[in-house]
Amino acid sequence: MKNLRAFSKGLPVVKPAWVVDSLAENRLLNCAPYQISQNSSSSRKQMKLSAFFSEKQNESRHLGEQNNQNKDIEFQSSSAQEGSQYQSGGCESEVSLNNVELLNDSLSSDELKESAFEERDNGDFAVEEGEYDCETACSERRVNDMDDNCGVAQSPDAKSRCSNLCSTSSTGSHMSLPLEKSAAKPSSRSHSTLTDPNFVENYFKYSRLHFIGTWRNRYRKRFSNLLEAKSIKSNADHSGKKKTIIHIDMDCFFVSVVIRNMPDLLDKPVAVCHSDNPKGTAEISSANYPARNYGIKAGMFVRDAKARCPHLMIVPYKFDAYEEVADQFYGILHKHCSKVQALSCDEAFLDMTDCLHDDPEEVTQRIRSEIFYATKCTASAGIAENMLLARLATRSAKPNGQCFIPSEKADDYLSSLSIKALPGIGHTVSAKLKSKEIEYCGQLRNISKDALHKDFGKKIGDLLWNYCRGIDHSVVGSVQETKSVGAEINWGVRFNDNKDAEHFLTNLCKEVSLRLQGCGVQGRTITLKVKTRREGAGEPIKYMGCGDCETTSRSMTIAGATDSFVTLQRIAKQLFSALRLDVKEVRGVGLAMSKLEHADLARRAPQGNMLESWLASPAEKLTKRRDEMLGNVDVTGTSALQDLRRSGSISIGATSHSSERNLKSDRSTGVHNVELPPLSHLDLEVLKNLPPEIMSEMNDMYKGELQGLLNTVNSDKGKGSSSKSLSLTAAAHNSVPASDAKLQGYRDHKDCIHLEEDKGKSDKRLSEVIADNDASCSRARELVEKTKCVTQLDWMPDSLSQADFTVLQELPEDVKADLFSALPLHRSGDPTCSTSNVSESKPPNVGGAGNRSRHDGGADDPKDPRIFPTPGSSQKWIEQFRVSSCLILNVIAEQHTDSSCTRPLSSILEPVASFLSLCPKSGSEEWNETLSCLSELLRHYIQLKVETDIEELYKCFCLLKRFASASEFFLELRDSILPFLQDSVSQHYGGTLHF
DNA sequence: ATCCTCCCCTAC
DNA sequence: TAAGGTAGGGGAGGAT
Repeated sequence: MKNLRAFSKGLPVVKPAWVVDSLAENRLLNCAPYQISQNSSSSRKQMKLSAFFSEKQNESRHLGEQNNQNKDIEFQSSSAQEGSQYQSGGCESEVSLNNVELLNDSLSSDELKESAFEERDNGDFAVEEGEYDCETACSERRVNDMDDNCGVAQSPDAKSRCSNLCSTSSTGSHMSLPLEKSAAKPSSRSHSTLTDPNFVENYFKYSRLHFIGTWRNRYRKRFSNLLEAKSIKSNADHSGKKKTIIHIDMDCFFVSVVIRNMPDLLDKPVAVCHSDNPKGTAEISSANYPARNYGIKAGMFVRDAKARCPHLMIVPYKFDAYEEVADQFYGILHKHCSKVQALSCDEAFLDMTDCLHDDPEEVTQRIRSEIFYATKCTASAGIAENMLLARLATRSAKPNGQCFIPSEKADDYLSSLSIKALPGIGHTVSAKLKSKEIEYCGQLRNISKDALHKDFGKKIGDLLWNYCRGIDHSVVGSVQETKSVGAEINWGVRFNDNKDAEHFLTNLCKEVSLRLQGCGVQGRTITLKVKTRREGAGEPIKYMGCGDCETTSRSMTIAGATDSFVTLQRIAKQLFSALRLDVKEVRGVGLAMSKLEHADLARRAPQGNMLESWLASPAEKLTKRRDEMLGNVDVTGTSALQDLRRSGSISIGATSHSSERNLKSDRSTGVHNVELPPLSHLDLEVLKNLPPEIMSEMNDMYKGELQGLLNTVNSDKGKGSSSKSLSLTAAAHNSVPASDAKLQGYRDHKDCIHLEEDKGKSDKRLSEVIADNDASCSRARELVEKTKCVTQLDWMPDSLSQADFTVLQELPEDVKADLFSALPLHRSGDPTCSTSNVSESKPPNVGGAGNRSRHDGGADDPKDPRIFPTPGSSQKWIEQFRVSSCLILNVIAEQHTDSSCTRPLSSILEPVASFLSLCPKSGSEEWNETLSCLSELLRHYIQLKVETDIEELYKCFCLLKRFASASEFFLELRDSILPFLQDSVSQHYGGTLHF
């Protein structure tokens, strides 16, 4: 309030609604009712300030329910402040430009903040009502929004129409709106896990770091064809030749983009931040150069920034706009160069060696002006012979400049350069060097390679040694495959009890599962990372921050790759328990998946002849793609192509098209480089069933050839469908409607299951299980049914005993879980399913001699229901362990999951070492149950192996011994079972084992 | 020697 | 109040 008054220079300070209302009525209203009260601490403060953007609330609240229009509205809203400026400057408004500027400068920050909420609240709507809620989908939703909005954005007329619409439709009702709003959406004010049940979901929508961190994925999908083409070339590339590398970087990207259409702000200090509270700890994300002159830097708290520059203008993030400008940016770069390596949304390397026809500096100049022309944002560039020097040159060039460093000048340039300026050298390494009195590259050159190796290790030592000499052999543009996918939150995380933690973990698992599916990958290693308050650390300075924390992590590697939410959740819980934390001290949680495999491969990898041969049918590849397409067609019912685009696994470069063409289509239609299958691979039956608008969309993609083909075939009907109907059949039964990915995190696996008809017979059959739990995705199913393909929904077996276990155990465990819950385990007398129902977790009965293996089932009284199967035979005990309430049993089960039946117990037990903390406590109920379960398992294992594989038993007991030293529980287990082992050994060999 | 887990560091 | 993420690289240290 002080600032406002100071800057009003005697003019009355009014609420922005005065301006808007005056505009709406086209006359100057009495400002008295709009005057801001002196008492700023009143609880009504927010209401008054937010009235500035009330026309947005008005619009979006009313239209928010109408899902389709929502995005447009959002866009209109976000351009409202630009619009109103244009209007006041350009139209015959009675408000002078000066006054508006004044308002903008001095008043708007809080309102802008409000505006950020409003826009995002709209976003919430879209997400809640939309069909996707995964992060990737969210990110893509942004992209889609942008695509959708492009038409508007590119048409100034339309834009000003929007602005006009916005302001004229706001008719004086703002005063009550903020209250309404807060009543309608109280969660928008929730900043912690304690107050917002949807915290995880909401968090990522507003996180700048999340935006930065996930941008590359979005870019990868969008430009995948160019990237692939390029990577082939770059592999062929060899060194030796002198290269020309350009490094190009937009200037203060986040802020420039937001104010790119507000020329009045160019010379004023502006920064991007979530909040304008001058006492707040919101972080400045990006500050323009006028602001930097006040010493304002990214990462600073807004209160410190305001302290340095009280009239600093704060503008909110505009993530959609960042995508849009980044697209324009990369469009231009790809036009000039085939070797582009994206570092981030605003920064890239170009290897111009092969595509250079002119003077590099001129080309650079041209690229920069094109960028400015297209985006109204400036970029700086560095030119050099390698990536390191080009990057350093850019630093010298900023802002809005370019710099060429010839190699002969590199030494001079570097010798006075701070070590910290080298890429890859952060504060830790530079501090370490500084402690040795080394601050500049020149000084670093005096250190021998060996010394650097000793202090920093081989790799970093080499890097330091090379970089301080300007040496860099890295190559532009190698696209590497994703190695891990994860999600983490270290802000707003507060738990009161285990339930809070579990809820949060669950949502995080959902998030990760959806991201995995979005990337089309599955993983085997799950890593949970938890930040806890460091001993003695107080409440963080930063509001809702994590403060000074300790980080701990636990990982578990399972046998079969998964992207299933259910699996993730179960394992995450185990990992969390294994960390043995006080949940009240938790300040941040992250979950990541690594050891990734392509989802397609992961599903097919298991052997199983039948499955494989079936999958390898000629139509199979096409089928797979078509699946995605079919499944997705109906999710939205709007555009098959949009959905096709969402599925990362099928984006392969459309190499036949020129790059420019692709870029164009990217921007205008949002088709993201999905490879078109050859015309001959298209399934006519399916095509014929497509809704006309999709048909026409596809026809366009095939440049009209599709319609021609259809016509030909229609005139040709009597001849039968040849290979095409074959592929349709395959397509049909492999296709499970992808349906609502949001609810059904594990849709991918419900494809097809092999089941053994009967134990006695060797003939196996295909059966198909269609997860028909989603009525909304009927269209693909309709297609399936219409085609009346041979294998349909029957042949579901009566019980699991009919299943071929070699196949069953290779299934993703969520499918298995479904089967187990859907089917009785066994028919009477079936030896392979002799334990009780999986849902009961009682300890097994003590039995006699165990099955030797599943193949000699008849030999050892297979009808004996008391037999506890060993790992070598049926996998029932695994299921039992999995559903057990004993954590350590869960862990053991996890290790066995999806593994082949030949995996020895020792290898299953081995990783348990990391989870000994999960062992039951002495005297607990769990203790006895777990003990009896494990001893039984071991007993049977001993019986099974003592004759054939004494070494394996030895291994197991070595492990037990190891565990026993760290766990009371295993000590007792070992002590109780060791005599049995030695007895058995002595019976067979006349001696005992020595450990 | 090689792999794995649990970190830390770095960049955007 | 405010949204401190994401992913790769690498080192230490232990197991095999």
